[in-house]
Amino acid sequence: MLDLRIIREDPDRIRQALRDRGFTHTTPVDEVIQADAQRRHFVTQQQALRAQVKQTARSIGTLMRQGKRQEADQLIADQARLKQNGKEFAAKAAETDETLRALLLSLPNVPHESVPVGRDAADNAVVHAQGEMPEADFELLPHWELAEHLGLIDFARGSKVAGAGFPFYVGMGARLQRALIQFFLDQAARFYTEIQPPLFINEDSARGTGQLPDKEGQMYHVRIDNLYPVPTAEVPLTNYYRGEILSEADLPIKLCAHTPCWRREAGSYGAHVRGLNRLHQFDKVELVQFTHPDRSYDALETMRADAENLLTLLGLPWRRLLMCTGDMGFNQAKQYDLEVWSAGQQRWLEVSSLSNFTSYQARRMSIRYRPAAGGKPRLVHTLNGSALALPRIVAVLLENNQRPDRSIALPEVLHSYMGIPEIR
RNA sequence: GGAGGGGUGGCAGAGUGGUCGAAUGCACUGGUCUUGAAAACCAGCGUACCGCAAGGUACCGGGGGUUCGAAUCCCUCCCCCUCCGCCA
Repeated sequence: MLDLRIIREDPDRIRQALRDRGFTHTTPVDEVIQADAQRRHFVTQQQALRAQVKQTARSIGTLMRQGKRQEADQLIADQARLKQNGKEFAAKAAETDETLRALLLSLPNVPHESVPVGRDAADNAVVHAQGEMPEADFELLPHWELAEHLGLIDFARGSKVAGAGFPFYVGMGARLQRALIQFFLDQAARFYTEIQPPLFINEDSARGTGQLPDKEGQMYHVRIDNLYPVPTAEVPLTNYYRGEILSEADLPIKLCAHTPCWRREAGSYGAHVRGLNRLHQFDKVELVQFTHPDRSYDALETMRADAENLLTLLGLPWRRLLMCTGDMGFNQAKQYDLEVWSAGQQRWLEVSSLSNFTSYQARRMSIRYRPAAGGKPRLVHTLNGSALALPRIVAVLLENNQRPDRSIALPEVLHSYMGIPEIR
């Protein structure tokens, strides 16, 4: 959610942000301004009437105590009319308030000035690339063939038991999962507080981080208890402080967690979702930060470096994309994506997305801090990023490190976690 | 799942229909006193919204209702505690 005051005072800035993001019209801005004016008008009216009702009620109380029953009855008769008017204004105020809120939720975050203006993925800026793309004088197989050959992942039985996108990891495949989770968490826990969050979240939490209402179809839903299996640890971690006032001295607060992530991925299909490329359930280590508003962009850079360090340690060729205004997430003010080169598929795969939400999520969730110097609570800035999502890392580890005999050399950082230097 | 008891300001804890946004204590902040500190005393001390301001409105777990008037009565949902049942 955006700051109403900014919309009121600098609507052109919001209009420009909408255009940059590829919105065809900027009328929502005007609708917000109109609804806001209406709402304030109704609220003022309602409150004035309410004040009258209260005042009269007090008079009635006094008269009753003095035994002036008749005069009291006279006032009581008057109250009915006031109350009726009050109800009408209250209804109007509530209605415009709802309209306003819905409109506000329809406005995306304002991109940071460093974000390139662009239409779609083609306009994202590759700002850094690192590592060697493997070359081989033998045919490089895609991970699903390697995984099957080595008996690491059983897609078919996963389909039988749960459905497409729910693989079984078997033997060294399962162990590799465990090793990566452990490795990622060990690295993250050096700078972030390790958390084991609930794996189901309620409606309020889903609303807090913005999964509801617009991304509803992406989550699974347990109807009987109205709970959602987490689509990402971002949701429980960011909601950890929902509705709270933190103390400035505690900022930045840095949390990390490993969770499975469940996503319906409705509408996805085709060759690009083969194997591990897109799953309904996958593991991820997530980083979340709550920062002072002046330091969120610095925090984004360090968080980004934290994730990149993992890729470097794993010896994978990776690149960093600065997402353009048109391809960036709705809630984000600035977003980096990290991609790794898949030798078996000859394309880049996204393995991490790191974002600064500025006060956009914090406002909707009401996460604030009390300034050390005193004064009113102010909104924190929230950030999150994956470090990292497992499946595509597994895919690339297999593909990029395959040998002519189809055995897999494991990167050195994983040797102690795996207990072996290679999979064969 | 069944029965019962509870949810009040940072914490503790009064308040069961009428100036209650809410006593009191603790904590915290400022001041007086003091060489300094403690103690004592005095003052302050929630959040949001409306308003140029004065001021007003809302919030006593959430939502709804009764009433001229609700922290207080009713309904409903959530959470916590105790006992029983079940279970890892």
